[in-house]
Amino acid sequence: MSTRDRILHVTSQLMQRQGYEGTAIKQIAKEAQVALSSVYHFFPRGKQELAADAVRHADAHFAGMLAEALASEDDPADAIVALARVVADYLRDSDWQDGCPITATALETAGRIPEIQAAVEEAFERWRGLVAEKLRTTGIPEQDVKDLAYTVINTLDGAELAATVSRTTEPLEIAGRHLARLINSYITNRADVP
Amino acid sequence: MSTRDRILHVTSQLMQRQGYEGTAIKQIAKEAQVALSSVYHFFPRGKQELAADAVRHADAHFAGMLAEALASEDDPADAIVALARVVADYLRDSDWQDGCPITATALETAGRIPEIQAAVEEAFERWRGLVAEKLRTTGIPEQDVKDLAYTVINTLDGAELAATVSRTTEPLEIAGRHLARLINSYITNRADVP
DNA sequence: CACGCACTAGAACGAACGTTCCACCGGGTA
DNA sequence: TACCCGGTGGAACGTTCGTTCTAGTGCGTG
Repeated sequence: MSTRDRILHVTSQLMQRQGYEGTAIKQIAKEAQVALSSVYHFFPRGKQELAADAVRHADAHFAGMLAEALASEDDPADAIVALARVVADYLRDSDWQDGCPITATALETAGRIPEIQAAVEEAFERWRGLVAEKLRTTGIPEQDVKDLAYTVINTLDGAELAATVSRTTEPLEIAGRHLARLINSYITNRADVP
Repeated sequence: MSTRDRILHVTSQLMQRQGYEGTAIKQIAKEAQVALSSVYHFFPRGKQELAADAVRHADAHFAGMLAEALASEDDPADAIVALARVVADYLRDSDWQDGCPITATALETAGRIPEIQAAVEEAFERWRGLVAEKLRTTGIPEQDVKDLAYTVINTLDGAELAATVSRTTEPLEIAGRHLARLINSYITNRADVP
């Protein structure tokens, strides 16, 4: 793992746990076992550039995990349940620290640091795209697919927050079940709900 | 409005926009038009005490808004849609700044500042209770009601984050529709999904 | 050998952080 | 008049923040 990657990895990890303002560059350097000057060597524009790149780094990593979970089941509804379970396991195994890697940063910087906000927006869009791709294998109309992808990602995100705060995987398990039910309602009962 | 209430109000407002670490006590004092010493006069244990009280303050305020929105419609599914719309309007009218008042703080302090985490947990529990109370007017079994309340709050929370980042009310509108559909599926189609 | 490049060591900067301290003010009550 | 108390003013504390700077290392390649 290159020095640059180590910095990005530690940054995204710390920012996901402590947020943007709560994470100091000196702490990043220390935990990545890297000289402070090295951080500025790779990210000369400072903290904002580093944070934006860390969001993109986390985006790629999380998208991989998401794609793998979705591919583990043929049926889209089952795939979403699997996704919720994977995310829940990951969260529990990290002692309730590693949930969605960008939520905290996203909230803190929204409307204040455009560079980071843009990176966050791209990440969410990519994740929704992966979910939509899976849902498209059903016969669900394209507009409904797009809407469902929104709710799948947003619900998992919200459930992950609740799970982190209450230190239980329950919110995520419930969310998985509900999302599967919602998706199935678009497949099996398309006629009876407007 | 008493001096103490003004401090709490400004604190919860700033923390919701900038998070816990991103909000300085001196900024709170300035925006509340209060002497810095007054902040420590009312909250002698410092920033953590102030933050925890601000979370409780925001909790009460938000619960009121939530209850009012839920009461505006008789049908529980319609009430959730109304809730999503109220929250969306509030967010847009504040120039995409005022969403869920405690999410940012919750994420930043989870697992690190127990006093604040406890206040956050209580808030979420109260909000779920209000939703559950509304859902109970249908014939939905108690366990399903509890689970639905979880997903309603978590989905709205996640949708609010997406709305804040993308500066659109769309995620919230979609969430409202999907949640209504999910709830109705427990009323009208109770038999056909396990 | 010598050049360049990834990377480091360490000091220093002004600014901002949370917190403490203490003397003080002004209006209602006794 | 004297007192109490919510609230103030301002300075000061040590610490940490993001950032800058200069001088340098060690290593692979030409």
